[in-house]
Amino acid sequence: MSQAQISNDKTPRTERGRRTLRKLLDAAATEFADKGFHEASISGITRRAGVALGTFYTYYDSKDAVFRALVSDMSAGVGRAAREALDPGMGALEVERVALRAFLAFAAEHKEIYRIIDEAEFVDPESYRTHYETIGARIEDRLQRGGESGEFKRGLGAPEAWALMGMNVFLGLRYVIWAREGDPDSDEIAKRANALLASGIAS
Amino acid sequence: MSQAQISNDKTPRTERGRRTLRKLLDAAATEFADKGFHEASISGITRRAGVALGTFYTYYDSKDAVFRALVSDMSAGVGRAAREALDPGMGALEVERVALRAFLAFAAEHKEIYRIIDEAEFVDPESYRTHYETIGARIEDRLQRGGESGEFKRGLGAPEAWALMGMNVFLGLRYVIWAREGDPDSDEIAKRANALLASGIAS
DNA sequence: CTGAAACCTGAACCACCTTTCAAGTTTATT
DNA sequence: AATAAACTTGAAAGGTGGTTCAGGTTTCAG
Repeated sequence: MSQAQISNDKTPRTERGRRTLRKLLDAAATEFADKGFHEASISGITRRAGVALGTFYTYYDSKDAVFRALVSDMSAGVGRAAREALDPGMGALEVERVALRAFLAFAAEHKEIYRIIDEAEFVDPESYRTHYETIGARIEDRLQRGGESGEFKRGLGAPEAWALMGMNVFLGLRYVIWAREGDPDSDEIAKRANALLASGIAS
Repeated sequence: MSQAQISNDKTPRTERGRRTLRKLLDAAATEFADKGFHEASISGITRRAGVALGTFYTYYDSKDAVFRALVSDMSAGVGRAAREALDPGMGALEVERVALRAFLAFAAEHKEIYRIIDEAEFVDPESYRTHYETIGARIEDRLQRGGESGEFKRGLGAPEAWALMGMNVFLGLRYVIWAREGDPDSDEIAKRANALLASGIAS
């Protein structure tokens, strides 16, 4: 019996249950993306999912709980997207360019992430912080290894990693979420960011 | 008579009124910073301000309205802080270092800004966007001028400005809002960000 | 086939909070 | 001093939406 479950077990046991759970999570993603956490309603989620209001509570304990599940889902998605685009053969600088391009592509595909991750700052600060600290640590590792291989300067660390992460996030905000007619495409953005990263802006 | 007032005029006319308005705005800042927009309550604001519930509506039309007033107040504050730290005699790179240092100092002084500006993304998206676009445009101008003076590369534009802004925002988040024991201080952070900006990370 | 467990249903409960308002108090003006 | 305008008060109206629950339906192991 004693599985590694956290107390209240709401995991579905039948095929039907798993389908309903998935429908609810997908519905929650679009409902939260559409309306934001507070404007979103459980009845909105269940309506989108095509199930009755009460069914929601078969799978989640609360509105907060489903939101938390969603954040951890998307956070994992961002990480996966970047990782899958990378290739061991790439140079350290190239890795950064490709990672940014993959992130931008992922954001374009899932515009909800910004709204949902950002709103986690208020609804579930713990996950919000964990999300960025995890990504930051991953970038820091790459900078470290780039330094050891001689491609990057020595002594790069967390500050540079956070700077780089901020760059990437804001480029996604401006050129994906707030994209305008005539903007450079993701590939071009990734190239320019990479050039800045490579040699800075001083002449 | 026809002042540039937007219809419903709630501007106080007496000294007492101005004092109460200020108490309310200050109280709103701490209440929103403490609890976030939705958890915050008007009664919480008036309690902090030491006035009756109904008094709030003498000065603001709604909870949204006071929040909007607050965002535009803080947004202006960020801009002012950066501008005041600058000096016409500085070199273009130095300007960026000093602007970042001033921003970090301002954030340390007003830790509420992150929470409040970030929450504007959901409560008042218009102001949120305007806030970053205004700052972005200002940075872009500086890069432009740096290019003309020969201190920066030519052809820098909005993408570089947004990258730089993202860097700054995330460094503030990590090293001011989430500061930890043993972290480098603001001056050191500004220096390292400036080094990255100047010559990149490639060796 | 059958009974128990899993799952689904939606009306109703309930707590919370924004906003209104009529009546009272203070301040400015003549 | 008198009067109008500005300001303050706090009880209560009114709306909202998360959560519960008792009863019905579906699934599945034996």
